[in-house]
Amino acid sequence: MRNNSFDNVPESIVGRLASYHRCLKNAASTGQTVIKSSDISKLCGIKATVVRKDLTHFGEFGIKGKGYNIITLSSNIEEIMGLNTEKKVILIGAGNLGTALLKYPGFSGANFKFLAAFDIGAEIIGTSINSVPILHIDKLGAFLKSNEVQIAILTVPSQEAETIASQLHNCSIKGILNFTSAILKSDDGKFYIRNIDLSKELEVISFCMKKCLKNKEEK
Amino acid sequence: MRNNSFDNVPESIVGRLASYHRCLKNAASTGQTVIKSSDISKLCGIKATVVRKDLTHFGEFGIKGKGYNIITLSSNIEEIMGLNTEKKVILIGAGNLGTALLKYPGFSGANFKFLAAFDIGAEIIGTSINSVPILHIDKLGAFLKSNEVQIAILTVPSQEAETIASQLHNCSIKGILNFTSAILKSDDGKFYIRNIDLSKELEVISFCMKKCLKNKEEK
DNA sequence: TAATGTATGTGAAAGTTATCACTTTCACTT
DNA sequence: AAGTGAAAGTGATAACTTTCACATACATTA
Repeated sequence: MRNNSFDNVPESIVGRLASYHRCLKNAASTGQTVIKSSDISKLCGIKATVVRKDLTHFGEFGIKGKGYNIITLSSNIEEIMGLNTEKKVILIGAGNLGTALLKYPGFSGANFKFLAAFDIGAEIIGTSINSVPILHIDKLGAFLKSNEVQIAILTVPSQEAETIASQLHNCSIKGILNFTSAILKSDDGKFYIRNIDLSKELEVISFCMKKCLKNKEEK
Repeated sequence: MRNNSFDNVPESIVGRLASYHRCLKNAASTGQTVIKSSDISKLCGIKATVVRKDLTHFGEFGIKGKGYNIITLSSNIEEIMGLNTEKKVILIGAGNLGTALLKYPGFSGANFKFLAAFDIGAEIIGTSINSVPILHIDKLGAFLKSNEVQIAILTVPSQEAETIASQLHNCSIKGILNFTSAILKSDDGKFYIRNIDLSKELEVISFCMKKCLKNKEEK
């Protein structure tokens, strides 16, 4: 019943898989060996039936009446998500957000290797953040030629996003994580682009708060 | 046909409304007065039929054969999302991510007013970032008593998220934007919590890249 | 003022995703 | 070794979202 192709996996499931993965890593670090879908549910804030449905989409990883072996499930998820091979990452724009991401504890645990960060600020070129060297943006092209980078993270000012993105063609980069508010489009479909708009979150919370309060009044 | 209650609005629509809003703000700043759904589509990367369907959920804002009046549509979206009244915001944890958010250009444009940021770092207490004063976390309780804060943004280390969140009860706060990898739950339903996990994004992109490449090979 | 082009709005259908009740299987107990 | 409890897996159903084809109405032009 195991599905080895993983075609047509909805993004909703993928996002949750990432949550399960972190949750399993945390559980593993406490010495726990088995975990129930109801435990994952509590830890991730996702219903247990959804957890099970998601996992059965890829295979049968559990032991009925007992739960899931944490190590086994974790490595299965890693395989599914492509986390079992190291991904080489660069970051472009070492401002506050960029620096925050370089220091983010979650990244190192998931087989992502930051090779370098790029910026234009003379005072930081040559230094390093969390052992990742900061290079001048002028060196980007040459760096991409001599290194097999798979992912680029964009944390430059929005108005520069397009220009920088155009420099990422014709190299080994397959994915772009765009934290600028510019919407980048993968015109030729050569890479996968993920746009993340942080300021959107505040607007969404504004609406949801309004809704929450209204619903409460009605009750 | 106008729906004034806005109950049961799917979150998918809310997220897109925020995108439309930014897009309209940008368009307005160029002096443009009318915009078509196909224009919004290009700018936001969302299909024109979806744009129209989303908007009709709340009313009829367009002029057939012409498009949408930017000012009118923008203020309608602001009303729908609760952006027409100023929201008072505090930020807890003025590290790199916190600083990045305080400096984020998108926030100020959407009627969010940062009153203060809180931290424990002696060297930054008393200073300010982007005109937002940094106070010691010890002052949080008193501050919340004397200020009508609606939203708290959490950018503290994950292990401290729970502790800090527990201090936000019994005050005017209605929404929490949680950037730590801890999953906070609104146990009593008193506020709306939005968990944002940045490291999840890298894992998701890892899977999607894998899928993209596979699909390409098949073609 | 009538005709025409254009873009919105609408309702049904298709496609996704989540839910629920139920079955299956394993491990543990006695 | 049989029985019991507990949790995974399953398939049908329901709920939600997106898509599509088409109807509608506005504005502009002749």
